[in-house]
Amino acid sequence: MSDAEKNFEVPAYDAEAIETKWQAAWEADELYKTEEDPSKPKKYVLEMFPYPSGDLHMGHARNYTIGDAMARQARMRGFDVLHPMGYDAFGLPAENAAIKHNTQASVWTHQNIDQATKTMRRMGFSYDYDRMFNTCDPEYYKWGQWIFLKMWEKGLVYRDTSPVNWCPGCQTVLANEQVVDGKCWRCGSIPEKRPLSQWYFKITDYAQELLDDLKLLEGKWPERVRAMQANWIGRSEGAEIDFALADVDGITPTDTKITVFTTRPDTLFGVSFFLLPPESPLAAELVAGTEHEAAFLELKAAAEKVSSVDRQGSEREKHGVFTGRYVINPVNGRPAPIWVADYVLMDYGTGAVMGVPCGDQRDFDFAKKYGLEIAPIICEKDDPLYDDLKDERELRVTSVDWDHAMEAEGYLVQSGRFTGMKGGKHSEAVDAIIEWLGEQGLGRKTVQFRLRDWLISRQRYWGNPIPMIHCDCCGDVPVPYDQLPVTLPDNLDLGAGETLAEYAPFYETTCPKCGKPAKRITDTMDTFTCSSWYYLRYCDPHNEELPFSKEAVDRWMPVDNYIGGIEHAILHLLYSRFFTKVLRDLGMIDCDEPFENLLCQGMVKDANGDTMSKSKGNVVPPSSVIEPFGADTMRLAILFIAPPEKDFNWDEEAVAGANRFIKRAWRVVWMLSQGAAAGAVDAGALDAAGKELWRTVNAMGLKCTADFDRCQFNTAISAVMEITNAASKYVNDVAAEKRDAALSFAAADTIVTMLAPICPHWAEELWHEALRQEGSVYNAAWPEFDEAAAKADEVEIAVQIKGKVRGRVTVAADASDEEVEVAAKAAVADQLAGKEIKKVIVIKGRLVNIVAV
RNA sequence: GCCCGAGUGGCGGAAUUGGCAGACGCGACGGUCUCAAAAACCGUUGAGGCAACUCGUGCGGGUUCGAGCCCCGCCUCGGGCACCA
Repeated sequence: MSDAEKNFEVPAYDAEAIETKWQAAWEADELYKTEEDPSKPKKYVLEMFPYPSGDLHMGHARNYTIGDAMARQARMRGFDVLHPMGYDAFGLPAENAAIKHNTQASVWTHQNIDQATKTMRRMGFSYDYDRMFNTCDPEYYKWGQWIFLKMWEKGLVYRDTSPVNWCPGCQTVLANEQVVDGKCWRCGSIPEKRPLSQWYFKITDYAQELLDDLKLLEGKWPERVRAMQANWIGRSEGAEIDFALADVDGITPTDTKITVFTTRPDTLFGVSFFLLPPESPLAAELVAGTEHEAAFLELKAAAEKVSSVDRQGSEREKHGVFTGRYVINPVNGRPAPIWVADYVLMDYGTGAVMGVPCGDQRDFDFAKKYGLEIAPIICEKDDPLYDDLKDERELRVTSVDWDHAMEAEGYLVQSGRFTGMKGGKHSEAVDAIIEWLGEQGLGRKTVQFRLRDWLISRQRYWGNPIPMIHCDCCGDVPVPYDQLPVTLPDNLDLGAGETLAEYAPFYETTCPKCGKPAKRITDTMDTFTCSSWYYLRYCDPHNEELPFSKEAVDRWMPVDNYIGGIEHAILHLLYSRFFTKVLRDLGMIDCDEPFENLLCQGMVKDANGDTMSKSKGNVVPPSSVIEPFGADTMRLAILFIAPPEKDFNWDEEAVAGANRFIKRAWRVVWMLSQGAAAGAVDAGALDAAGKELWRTVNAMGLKCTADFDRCQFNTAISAVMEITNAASKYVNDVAAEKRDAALSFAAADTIVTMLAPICPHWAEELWHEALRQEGSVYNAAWPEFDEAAAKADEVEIAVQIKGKVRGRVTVAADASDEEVEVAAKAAVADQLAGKEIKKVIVIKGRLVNIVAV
């Protein structure tokens, strides 16, 4: 160690002092206000905004740390960055807390928001706080109502009475997406089916586009999220086929034909029965007054009792009753008995199914149970059955003891003119039968989706009121635009159980059309409507004329990097895509998809790999790391432990390790700063130690930059660690007066600026105090690196014989393949003696493989 | 049942997409400093072997000069959808 160093004392790293100092300075300078500089390329970085149900937890900390590192680095790379934050503030937890504590939901919500915002500032996140809003602000939800009305005008909103999921825990209805594993997504209660008049958004109008545009997101969204959405939308191609009702003596059914949806029209000849769901009004008509009615009613009552959880799982036994009626198979004129079965869904397809036991496991099980015909109509050509049945004229049925339905692939038998054709999904037989049915006017090609319309009305107080009025004369009438917002009253006695529906000052009004007394709709909108467009409002948060201006969203949309949890893979991310397409069709935005790149961060679990929860008592609050180590250590640890999309288990040793590194790098930067001077590094003038450090700075600088580009913060950090290690060696090995001033500065500058997006306070302090720079490191340029300087003059390469490493040789980095080959052969000459060299493969800078026998 | 994703040291995880497996870190071990400990710093650390070497990326095959990476057949774990006709 040199004398200069002995005399130089590195200041202690006091995270607490540094962090509070810079947070205050940044706030005073409004450092993170969005630039709005159109001369720069834009980057919109967004983290899913939180629900303010308490203080932020580790999951939030991870989510926002990832986004903040991205946003800060983008700024340093020369982008005009939009990086906002806000709160998804409507919802049941606030209302429940208000009821429990006999207060107002807004009070509880704002308390939590204040606390969470404090924590955000304490973490040093670079949000433009001027753009912050809460969805429960009337200035925000007014525009949610405005969008609702636009959708109403477009015919995308309707009211319907049908059985819906009623959550007894939350005392409100739920959308299909909000019933997860048969349970309420929020409280875990098991929803009941209730027929209620409810409001819907017609998301099914966009089913095809929502599916198709997933292709635009290929490689940009995680594969599993795209797969989940495709799964949820659930497109099936098939045909509708009309079956005529037969044997209707004594009744006059509403319709004389019943249409089924099937994905397998090729199995039409194998229909041996016909199925209706228990809720089917037609089924009720068919059995009315007959000997079958009692059994039918019993089945219907039993089916209604089955909960959504029990409905899950294909293991459940199927139940059915015969109606005494028949339909005629359009393809061969055979009558098929109509049964009512509890495995048939009323709200999928046409609510009627053709029973083909030989091709469908469920139909097979049902046929076996009730002794119904099984007609083999599809098999492989090498099956003896094929020759046996291919010339049948009269359908041969069987009760042979098959133990399962036949494979769905194969060739058709006893299928009239279609016999011998290849059957199966998307097969020639499917096309041929659809064509034939079309010619006969008996069927047509069609597509079905699993996706249902989005039920958005909630019978709860703490939400955005649906801006509609019900008038006995005029029906449902929209609230005029100039009367928006319909303001949520803030003086309900929630503790006493008062609801909007009972609160006359809210619901009493007059009809905007006829002027007579009328009643406001007292349902509020699903909170997911609030979060479906908030990213657009951030582009123009103070607009009083519109939800947002076209100009603002054209500037910022789409969100370039969206970061959030996988739990929204279907819910929020599907709804937001839907809103974006609707608003596009309203001419308000130009983009088709809201989120260009999606990163779903993994969960933070406890040390044993269990999810953290209050009830388990294993929650590690962010403050438990910030207090002893500081926000920078916390941020570094979160990003270094694992790649962002992976789950990780909280590890105190790893946090201590991150803190050790931050202190080590602190010391190294200070040491380098002694005698350092900014300037161009003259690589030719460096000594061997200097050359090695310069090479590492450039090689690892390039790697770190590339790793930021692919959001691999763990390896980006490891690259900075390698520079720090190399710099540490340099300051240890080379006396201060012999060090290169420009190199010392460059190495220190690289460590500080590349760590700045991750440890902003640490970097800011070193930037000013050690490197003596003006202005914030946030505005510093991301360092540039030199490919040529990243390469060593000489490289050691492996010499393989038939793929096994047999020696090593050091060659000049720019040596030709021929030179390398000669050197390699010389290095393993003894082992090549007496062998014939068949081939030599030279991989530049890596290895030589000599194939010799 | 259908659809995704993942299996690499004691641990978290790397590997520029077919080119020296295990970067970086944690832990462990050894050393320096200290009366001692902590901290810090310097080493060692996939397994087996004294060694030269051998074996090693869930399992079994294959392609290739060369496979963690590509192909075929499995196994295990995680996740999503699900009586969806």
